[in-house]
Amino acid sequence: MASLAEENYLKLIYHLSGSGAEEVSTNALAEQTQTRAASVTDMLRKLADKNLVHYKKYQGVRLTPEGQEVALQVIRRHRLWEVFMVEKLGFRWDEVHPIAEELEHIASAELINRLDAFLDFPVSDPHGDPIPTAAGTMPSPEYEKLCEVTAGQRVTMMGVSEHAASFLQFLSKAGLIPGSIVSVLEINDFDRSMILKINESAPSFVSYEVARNILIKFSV
Amino acid sequence: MASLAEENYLKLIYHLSGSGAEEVSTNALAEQTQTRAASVTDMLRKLADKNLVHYKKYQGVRLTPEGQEVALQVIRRHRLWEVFMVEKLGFRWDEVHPIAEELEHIASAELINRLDAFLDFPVSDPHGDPIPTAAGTMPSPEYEKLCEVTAGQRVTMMGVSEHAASFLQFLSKAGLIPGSIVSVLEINDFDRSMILKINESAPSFVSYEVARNILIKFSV
DNA sequence: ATAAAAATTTAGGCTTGTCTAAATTTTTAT
DNA sequence: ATAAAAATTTAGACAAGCCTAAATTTTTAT
Ligand SMILES: [Mn+2]
Ligand SMILES: [Mn+2]
Ligand SMILES: [Mn+2]
Ligand SMILES: [Mn+2]
Repeated sequence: MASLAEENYLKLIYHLSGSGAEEVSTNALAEQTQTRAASVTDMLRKLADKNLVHYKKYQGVRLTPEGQEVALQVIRRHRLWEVFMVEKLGFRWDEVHPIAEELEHIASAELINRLDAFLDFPVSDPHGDPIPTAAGTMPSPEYEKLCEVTAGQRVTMMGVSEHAASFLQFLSKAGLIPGSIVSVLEINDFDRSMILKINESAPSFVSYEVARNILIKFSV
Repeated sequence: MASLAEENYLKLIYHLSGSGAEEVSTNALAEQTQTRAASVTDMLRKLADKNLVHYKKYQGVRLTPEGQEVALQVIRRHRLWEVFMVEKLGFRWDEVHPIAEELEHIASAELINRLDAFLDFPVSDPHGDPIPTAAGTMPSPEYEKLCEVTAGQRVTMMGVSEHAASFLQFLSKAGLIPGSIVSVLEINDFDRSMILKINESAPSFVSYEVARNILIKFSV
C-alpha cells in the first residue's frame, strides 16, 4: 500500500514527533531525509491525500492513526531484522542499522510474524529499543539516563538514545552494552563526567555526553 | 548500482536465455515482466548503456559478463532467502517464492555471506535449484526428468522445473519432495503416465505432464 | 518474390519522487 | 508595529519506468 518513500517519511515523522506527541516541521523532515524542503512539502500533500498524516500548510504535520500504524509496522520490521542479524548472523550492533533500513520495507506479515517467533518474541532490539507488537502497539519501558544516576548507585544498562556507529563501537570497547551492570563510582562536578565500574572490570571514565545517551534502570 | 527494476530484467534475461546461451526476445521479456514491449525496449537501451547487456535493435538481447554477474548475485540471494524461510522459519516450499522476489534485492554482500554460513552453505534451494557461489559461478548438477525413467528403476527426487504453487502443493501431497526415493512401477504407453512407489508408501499415479517437470538422479 | 502478419521500435505522455528558483507566510528582532 | 529573517510553499523541470498509438523492420505464407 504505502511506497518505500512513504514508509520512510511516516517512520521519520513518528520518530521526530516524539512518538506522535508533537507536530513535525517541514525543515526537520528535509534535514533527516537528505532532501529539500520543497520535496517534503510535495510528499506531505500526498500523505495527507492518503489520510496517513494531518497536514495544514505552514503548520507542520502529525500522523493519523492509520499513518501511525504503518510507522509502527515499519519500526517493528526494522527492529526484528536487527535482532536477527545480531543474534543469528553474528553482526555487531553497530553494523546492522543500514541493512535494516532496507529490510524494513519487505512487507509480508507472515514473514515478520514467523521471524518474530524464530527469534523467541524479543521485546527489544540490540540497542535496547522496544519492538512494536504485531497488533501495533509500542511498549514504552521507562528508563533513566545514566547521567542522572548519583554516585554509589548500581544500575543495569538497558539501551542507547544515540545510534551512531562510532558511539556504539565506543560503548562496546568499554563493555557498556545492554545487560551490563554498572556502578557509578564517582562523578566529577565540574564537567559531570563519571567513573564507572562495569561488570567487575577495571574502572572506566565516561563523559557527560556519553552518559546522557545511555539508558539504564535501577537494579532491584 | 543496478536498480530493482534492472536487477529483475537481468535475472529474467538469464533465465529466459537458458543460463546465457541464447538471445532473448523483447516480447518474451514483456510477457514475463507483465509489461509492454515498448517498455522492455526502453529498459534494454538503458541496460546496454550500462554495459550490462549486448543489444542490437530487432536482434534480441544477451547478458554481458557484468550483467551475468549481477543476475547470478540476485539469483543467489533469492535462493538463499528461500532456504532460510523453509529451513528456519518453517514456511512450505510453495509459499516462499513471492517473498524471495522482494528479499533478493537487499544488496549487502556481508548479509548474504553471513546468511549463507548460518544456513550451512546450502548448494540448492527448496526446489532443488542450485545456488550460485559468492564468487559468481552457477553449479550445474546434471539431472534427468522423471518422464525419461524406465519402468523398474529407482531414482532420487532432486528438484522441479516448474515452480507454480499449485504444482508444488500437489507434489507435497504425493510425498514427492527433494530427497524422496521413487521407484517407477509401471508406465502407461498410451499417455505416458506413471505409477510410482514413493518412500515405501502406497503406489501413486502421476501424469506425463507432472513427470516431465520432476528432476531426478539415478540412485547409486 | 511479395504481401500479410508478427515483432519491435519510436513518439509522445503519465506518475513518483526528486530538484532549483521564486513567491508567500510565519517568526523574530528591533 | 514593522522590517528583516527564516520557514514553507508554489512553479516549473527532470530521471526512472511505465503506458498507448503509430511507424518500422523482420518473418512467414502464398
Ligand atoms: Mn536501527
Ligand atoms: Mn527505510
Ligand atoms: Mn523462487
Ligand atoms: Mn525481483
